[in-house]
Amino acid sequence: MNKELPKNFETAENEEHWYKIWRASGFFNPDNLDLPEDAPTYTIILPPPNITDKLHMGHASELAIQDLFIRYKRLRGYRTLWLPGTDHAAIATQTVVEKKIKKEQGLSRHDLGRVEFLKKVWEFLGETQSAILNQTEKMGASLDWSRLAFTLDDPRRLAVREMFIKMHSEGLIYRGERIVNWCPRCQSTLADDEVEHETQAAKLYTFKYDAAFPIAISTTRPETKLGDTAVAVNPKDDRYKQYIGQTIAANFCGVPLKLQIIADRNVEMEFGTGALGVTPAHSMIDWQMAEEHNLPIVKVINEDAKIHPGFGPYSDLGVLEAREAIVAELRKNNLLTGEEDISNNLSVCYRCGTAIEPLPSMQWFIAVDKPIERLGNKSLKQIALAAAVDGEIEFNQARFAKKYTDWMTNLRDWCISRQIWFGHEIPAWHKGEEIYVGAEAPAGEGWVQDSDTLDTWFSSGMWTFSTLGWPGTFAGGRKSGDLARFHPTQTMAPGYELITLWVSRMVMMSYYALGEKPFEKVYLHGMVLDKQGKKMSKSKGNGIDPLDMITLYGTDAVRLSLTAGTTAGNDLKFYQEKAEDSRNFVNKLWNIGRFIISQMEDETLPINTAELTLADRWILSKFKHTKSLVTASLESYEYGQAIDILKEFTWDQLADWYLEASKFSRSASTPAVLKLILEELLVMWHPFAPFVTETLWSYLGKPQLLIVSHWPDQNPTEYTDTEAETQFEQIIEAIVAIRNARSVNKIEPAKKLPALIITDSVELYTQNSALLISLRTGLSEMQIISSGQAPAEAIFAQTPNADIYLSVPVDREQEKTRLNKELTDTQSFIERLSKQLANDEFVHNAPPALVAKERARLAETETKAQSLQEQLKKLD
RNA sequence: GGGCAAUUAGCUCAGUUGGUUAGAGCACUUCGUUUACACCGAAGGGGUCAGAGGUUCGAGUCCUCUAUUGCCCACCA
Repeated sequence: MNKELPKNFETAENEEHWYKIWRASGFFNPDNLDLPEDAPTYTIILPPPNITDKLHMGHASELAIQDLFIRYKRLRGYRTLWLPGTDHAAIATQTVVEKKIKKEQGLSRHDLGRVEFLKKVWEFLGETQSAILNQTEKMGASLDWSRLAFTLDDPRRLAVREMFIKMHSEGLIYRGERIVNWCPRCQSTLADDEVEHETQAAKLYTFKYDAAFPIAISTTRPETKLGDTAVAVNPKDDRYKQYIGQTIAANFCGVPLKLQIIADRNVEMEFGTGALGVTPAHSMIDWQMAEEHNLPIVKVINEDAKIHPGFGPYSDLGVLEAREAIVAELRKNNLLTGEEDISNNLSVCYRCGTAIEPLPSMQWFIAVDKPIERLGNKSLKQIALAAAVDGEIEFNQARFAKKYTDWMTNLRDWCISRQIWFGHEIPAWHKGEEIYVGAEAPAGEGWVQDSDTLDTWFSSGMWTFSTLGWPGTFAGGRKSGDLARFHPTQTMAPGYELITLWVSRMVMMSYYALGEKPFEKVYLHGMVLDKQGKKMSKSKGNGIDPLDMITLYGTDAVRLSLTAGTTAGNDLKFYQEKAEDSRNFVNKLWNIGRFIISQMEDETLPINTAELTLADRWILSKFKHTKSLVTASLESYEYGQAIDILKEFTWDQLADWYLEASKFSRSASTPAVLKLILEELLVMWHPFAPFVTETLWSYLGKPQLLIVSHWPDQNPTEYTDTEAETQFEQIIEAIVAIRNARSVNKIEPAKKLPALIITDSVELYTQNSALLISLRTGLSEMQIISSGQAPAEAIFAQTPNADIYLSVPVDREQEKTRLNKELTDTQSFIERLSKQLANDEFVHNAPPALVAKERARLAETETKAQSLQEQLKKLD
């Protein structure tokens, strides 16, 4: 066969070519896989990327990991479904589009109005979504595109409505006024975990409300004190005990206050004056105190972070202006007794960085502690907690399970309404004070749909089953269609930062809707960082575009650089050199394939075990071992290790030794061995480097595509051949020893007669090794002459026609130094070993096999030391 | 403040339940283009496993403390 393959693997054209063929084959869709009815399923629902931006390296790593799981399972005969989708990411998307129209047209969303604004959002979506899908394809992801979903498309709208109505009818969704994290810029509430904390310099003011007030308080926010309805002190605090229970009127900067003095254990006596002004409407903790003590609630700050009307000169001022004005007033009246610089944690919006205002507001909530009759009177929290504690759902790292349970234990009712325009509409209608919850507006005039939208995690929480046809596939409590076949899914593989935000919600939602877990295993992966270990981000400009890397090094290389040498759940530093290394490896694999293919004959004879060479036997034995290790690693999700093992076999054993040996030492079966190993090796590399493997596979004359080929089973011609391993490895050692000790000098290349190897080390080895060495060096005959003692002239005289001499090192001193060092090391090792073996406790306590091994080793090492000493003597 | 990680060669990281003289890749030094591959091959230098204690016959591995770094949670009015 004459196959002209290019020296380097051509990435771009092969990637495009094969991805097209794969898609056309239909094999990404489990319905098209040729499998027995009862084939096990393996399902991953892709964590849907936000459509706010193109994919970054983190997404690329996520795709590489999931695709390798999927491809591996497909090769193992599973009915594999990897379901793609994108996430509307309500707040994030709205913010991006708002910024965009502000920049391009100078307009705010209010200028455009809700309808026009949403039109703009959908336009924007169209663009980014197609960019994302294109990138995903470029990564070689074998996703079933026929099932593509979006968190805000019609099927998902239906699912979300259904869920909301169901939860509401069971009393899990309720409306209530709560202090929420309000972002005055986004005009929306934020979930607790959407709030970030920034350290900032602040001033702690200490003052009295008025001259007559007996207690001084400390605060960083004097403007909120307009709404104080109590002063809290520690019940143990002797300074204030006498006042507890009293209600004292005060005139605070012209605003009349009625302040109840209450005792609360949470007040720290050491902080400030040990007394806390309670502002129920604008502090989470104060709100809780107000509930406990039945305090009145006075709202001071409005949704625009301005003071409400009715507070005299401070009305309509922004919070900062009001603060200055009040501080000035206190100072004027000599009420301000302290002003201290402290560093304070400021809550800011995770999207826009604006300072959060805690405000009371009417919101929709999901009750997480309410027992659900239908589910054995357990609450969502209890069910979700039990799933992790009982091991129903497995986490790839114990620390992630802990994080999940910790968070779940402390979970409070989940606020699911958001005051933004882009998102799932709430299926609730208002008419005056009346509220109706249902899919359509009730009959009659004047019903207006709730203007809020739902927290994006509400719809994301349903992702594992809303993508599989729920609620349509779940009639009368029974699953049908895709839902029956693919739910619960097997693996969910998001980044670990999504444990609380997303994983937790999926667990609650799935148990609630279906009474079953959403997935069996949570495989959380780390973040992709830059070389300095910093998060990649647009603003820092340290981000790397996966497409750029793919253009430079190819998809296979990018995938390998994101998966090789990584450990489950740990962060990964990515930089260009890594992709370069992987590219080099892909090219090595390409050339191994190219070499074997170039030697393939039209008809390869089957392997005849009786005629195998030593090298054949060695590589087959090694290969068997490699296969079982790789399979075991993948079964335990340790793909980084699987890659390391495969790489070592491919490069260090197959390429460096077996292929070299096969050039000069072959049997009639050697071509078959080469072919067998290449075939199976390509299958094993396929999950990690799909393109180069499929390309090479196409030259093997196989009827089917590699992606639906079969993971190599134990092959009858393979066996563990320890004898071959030992012998061949001795030869390797001998060759290395010679390389080590001698330099090769070329003399008169025209003459072709017996050559000469002068070596001490080779003496130790069998005739086999001499043969192999002679073949390897291209010499037809070889003599082994003991020791390097013979003067060069004598050797030349003995073999005047040799074309190559392997000569002893010229520098005797250097050689002596080397030998001396080795001898010292060996002797100190002997000392250690004998000391240990002289220790009775070791001999008694250590495993007998280990003791025996150590004894043998000691003997071996002593022999080695002797030989080293002899060699040194000769050099003197 | 609480929690979780990490700390191993110049760099990036492996090191499975404690048990051979702690490994790999890159980088570096030297040598080499014989027809798979220079995106290659050969050889070499380089580590008191962050530090201090402890458990053990034996510790990179287990325990305690300390230091540095990162992340998460809570948040002081």
